[in-house]
Amino acid sequence: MTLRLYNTLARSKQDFSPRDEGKVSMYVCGPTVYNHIHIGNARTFLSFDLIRRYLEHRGYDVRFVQNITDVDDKIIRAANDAGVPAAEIAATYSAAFLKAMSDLGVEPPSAQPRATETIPEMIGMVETLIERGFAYAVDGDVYFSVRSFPGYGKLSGRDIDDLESGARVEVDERKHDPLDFALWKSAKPGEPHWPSPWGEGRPGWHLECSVMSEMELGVPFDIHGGGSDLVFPHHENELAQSEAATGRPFASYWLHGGMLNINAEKMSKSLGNFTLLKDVLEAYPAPVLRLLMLQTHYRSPLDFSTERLEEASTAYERFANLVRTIRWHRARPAAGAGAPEGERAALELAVTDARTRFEADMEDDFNSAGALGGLFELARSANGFLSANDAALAPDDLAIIADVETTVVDLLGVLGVTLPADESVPELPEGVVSLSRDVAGYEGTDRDEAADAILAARATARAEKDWARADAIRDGLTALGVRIEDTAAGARVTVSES
RNA sequence: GGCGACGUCGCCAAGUGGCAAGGCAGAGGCCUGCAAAGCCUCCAUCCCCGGUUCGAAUCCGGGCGUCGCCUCCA
Repeated sequence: MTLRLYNTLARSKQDFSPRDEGKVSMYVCGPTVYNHIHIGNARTFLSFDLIRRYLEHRGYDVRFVQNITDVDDKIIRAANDAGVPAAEIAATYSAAFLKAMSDLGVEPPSAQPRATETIPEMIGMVETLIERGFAYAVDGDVYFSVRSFPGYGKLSGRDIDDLESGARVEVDERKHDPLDFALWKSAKPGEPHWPSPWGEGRPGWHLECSVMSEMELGVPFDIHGGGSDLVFPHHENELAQSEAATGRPFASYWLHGGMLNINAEKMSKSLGNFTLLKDVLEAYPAPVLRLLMLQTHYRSPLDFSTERLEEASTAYERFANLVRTIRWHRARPAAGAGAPEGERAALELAVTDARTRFEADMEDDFNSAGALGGLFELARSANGFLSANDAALAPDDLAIIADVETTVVDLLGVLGVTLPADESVPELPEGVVSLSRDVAGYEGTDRDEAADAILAARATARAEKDWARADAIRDGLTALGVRIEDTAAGARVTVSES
């Protein structure tokens, strides 16, 4: 199959063909660390984690680079507000960012360079741009001359003249053109600064991505990613700088993730309508948030709400319950007569279909929503098979449901959606021993034996239609965090995670 | 004002020329002593108007609406 992806530069889907056979080089713009990231930021990082994971699943050796912007106007402002050094703000929120990514289950980048560790290289690129006539220095600042680069506007589909007539560009008499942007900024008192040929100063924002991506990946590299709000001016400027400096194409495929909205409006720190990722993760497991995000295509806008988190939780339970049920059956002897041959064959086909559809959807610009749809269909097929045959399973049947389990776990894993660990043999809480003594007269200390005695006692009560006693036993277990479910093949015990 | 995207069931959302996936919610039924989990059935002709085509949610034109970018922003 051919992987097709939407390239902003081409404004269409294209077949993917990496620079080096079997290898993919990708760069994704990271955060500016002046605050905790919000879930809009998280969505973009999750989208590119999905892309990275799928490329790896597909067999590519992926080199994934993401920067951390640790010197910037916003950091300086946050530092001034808090009365602490800018470096302290950057250090605090860099650490918070790394933890948030880890909590989200995002795979760590192959390299994660920081702006403050790349100053000499950035100065080098500015010098090259001046030498080549694409940039000019004025009073300790250095600007990139957009008119000097013929391709300016090709990524965002803009025309320099149209942009200027838009008239929202700040006027600065020292610039040759209002759209010229800073490569190097002279330092004001109290700001972080580094020595340079133009005096003490700091790099402009766009510069670091150009320098780091080339350092880590070489040019042209394969995939450049970021949120769609970065297309202009950030990525347009990056592209212009890099191609002007190297004389070569910069990146082959530009991928942009859709915005996360709240009440149909973009979530952003400036609008103040943001929810921090860390706060969401305190209330909901990471896989639930990820499932919510992946049910929408990565390029589409996504409306976020607590209600949707609740819905995603329910949907997630479908998968969790399925693998729990399968594991429970697999942990028991399969001495039944077996499911009808036709049903077994149908389930086998459902597994194949789910795998085929997963690949086909993901090959088409990473359509995770479609891919998930296929997995839900497989879940229904498997549940149907089990509910029809759960008391009659034979070894052949176990083999097929095991296949369902690995398919679901593996493919959700490609999407980064993890399922609860195998608890087919749950670790029971200590309280079962004393409960067992109370309700079943158990006198030992083994938890599993105690639980068996409890279940036997409840089974007897149920056989005698002593519902009050049976329910009392169940309530006793519930109080210990042990859930009991009656199935045709016997009572099933699960232990809640918390 | 310029550039761009989108408008599919109550909500969310796939599908980009051949009789409209999936999730959540809802109705009815099955299983169960009850419960939990689950299964079955039901629930849309795709914003509006034209056009192209044997055939369009899918292509073209127009309209209406929403959103994004044009300034820092994932």
